[in-house]
Amino acid sequence: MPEGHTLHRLARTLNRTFGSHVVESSSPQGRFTAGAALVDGTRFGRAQAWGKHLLVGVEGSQDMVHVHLGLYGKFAVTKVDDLPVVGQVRWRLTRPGAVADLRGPTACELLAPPAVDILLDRLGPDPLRKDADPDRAWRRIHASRAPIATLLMDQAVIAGIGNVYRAELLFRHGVDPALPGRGLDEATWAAMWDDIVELMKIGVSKGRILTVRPEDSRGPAGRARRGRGGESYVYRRTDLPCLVCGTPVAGSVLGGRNLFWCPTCQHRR
DNA sequence: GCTGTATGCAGAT
DNA sequence: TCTGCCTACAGCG
Repeated sequence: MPEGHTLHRLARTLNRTFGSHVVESSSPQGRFTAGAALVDGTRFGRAQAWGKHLLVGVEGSQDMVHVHLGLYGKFAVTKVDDLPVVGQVRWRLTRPGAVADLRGPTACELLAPPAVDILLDRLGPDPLRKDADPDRAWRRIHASRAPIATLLMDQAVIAGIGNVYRAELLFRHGVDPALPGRGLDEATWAAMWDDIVELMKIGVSKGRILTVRPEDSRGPAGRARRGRGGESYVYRRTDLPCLVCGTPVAGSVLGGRNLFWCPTCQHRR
């Protein structure tokens, strides 16, 4: 699930797996040949996540490898000595005992320092980073007429939230997705920020998006959606009863992305 | 086996 | 607002 928690978990896994090791690096698919060659035979640099972006340092170079998984990219780390190449592997990292295969990313490229700065400058605060400043996000939200649902998905406002966390966060705080940013109360925002920090930390540790409070997951109104992605109040539960009030969950498309909410529970400002 | 769909985003229109 | 990227899986027959 490539929302922010996936990238932070991935950075952790890569650092634990390859940290301090000299790695072999290649691009079996052939679309990252030069970048992979630069990394090949070097000691693995530290991997760091910023929102949905992953940056990996390269020993002996100022450049960094930038990876963005997009909608269906996957970076699979397997504890084996050898693994046949299956499908289109953009980037493969190996050391004795471990293989990491990157497939289907939106971006896998070398970035020079100025390009890294440009990338990071256009990201809002990331709830999973200790240095994140929620006031930066608040100032953008408070000044905007755009719907809060749109703002939460804007990586320049907050970095790392995706469609699942957006839907679930709005539900957990009873906020109408259509509410303009400027209509949101500061106290509500403060509570939402604290909540998303905790929810995404759970996402990192469990490797899944879990947002349903235990007391709601087996309520009389229905069952939380359970899937590969986790468990949800409203995400992908269109027409199923709201876990809290029983009203059928609503679904629509906003800015080309699916949106889910409970018309009864979500009226807060 | 085929079809539809997806947690994202850039670039064209 | 629409299209393309490029992968995996659920659901269907």
